Amino acid sequence: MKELPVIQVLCCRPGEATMAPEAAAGLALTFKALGDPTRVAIVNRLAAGECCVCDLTEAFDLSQPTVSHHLKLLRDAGLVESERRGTWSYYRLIPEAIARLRAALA
Amino acid sequence: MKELPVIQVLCCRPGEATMAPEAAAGLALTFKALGDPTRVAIVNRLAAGECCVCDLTEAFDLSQPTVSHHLKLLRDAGLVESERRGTWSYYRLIPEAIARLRAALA
DNA sequence: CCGCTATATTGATGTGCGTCAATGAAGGAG
DNA sequence: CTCCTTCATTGACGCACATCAATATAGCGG
Repeated sequence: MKELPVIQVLCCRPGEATMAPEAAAGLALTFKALGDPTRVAIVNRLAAGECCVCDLTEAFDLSQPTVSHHLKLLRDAGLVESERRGTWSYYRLIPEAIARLRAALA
Repeated sequence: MKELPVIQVLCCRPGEATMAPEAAAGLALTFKALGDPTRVAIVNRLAAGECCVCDLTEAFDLSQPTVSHHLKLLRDAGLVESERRGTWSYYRLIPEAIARLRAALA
């Protein structure tokens, strides 16, 4: 690493268009929220329309606290939002968040 | 959940266009690989062109084994590929993998 | 007010992950 | 062959996470 032939130095482009560390950290947080099969399935389910917690609990064969936990993570990541209607809490996808992710992969 | 008014049942679309569990698991693996700030930064760096490990080690202020570990995870996730040229190992992005991810977010 | 249901939170537990130091494997220079 | 450099692997450590049981909170119906 100390002394490299010129051709090696050139191929590595040390200071070219690097993303800001905070941007990388923020992106990583969103990706991490999607880094679990259950949460991917939840997002996929919500992509078909809003849904209440009880149906997700029934659909994924997980305990209700576990589903609530995943939904909280997705909400903290800004991927979903929730609204209380009577006894039920309805969760729905935030399309802009998905669009932002897709844009980051361009 | 046992007895719901009809309007609540309808809004939840229980069996509509759900993704296969294996597909969700596979997607989650890829997202998980991107769920770390260092790996996002590495991918961003590789997006500017292939790079050898020593430059990444220098760029991210991490130990060489740690960088190698992250690169292995990215390779296992199918996001990058490596090629040995002499003493150096060069890593580069697999554009199709990124495209696949972006397609999953459509 | 009193139950009943849906959801959220807490605590506990086992597993996985990010990191580094130490070591190993592979290739170039002499 | 011998040293040096690059990279990969192993082992260990601390922390984070996925999960559940138990409990708390909130809203509805009587």
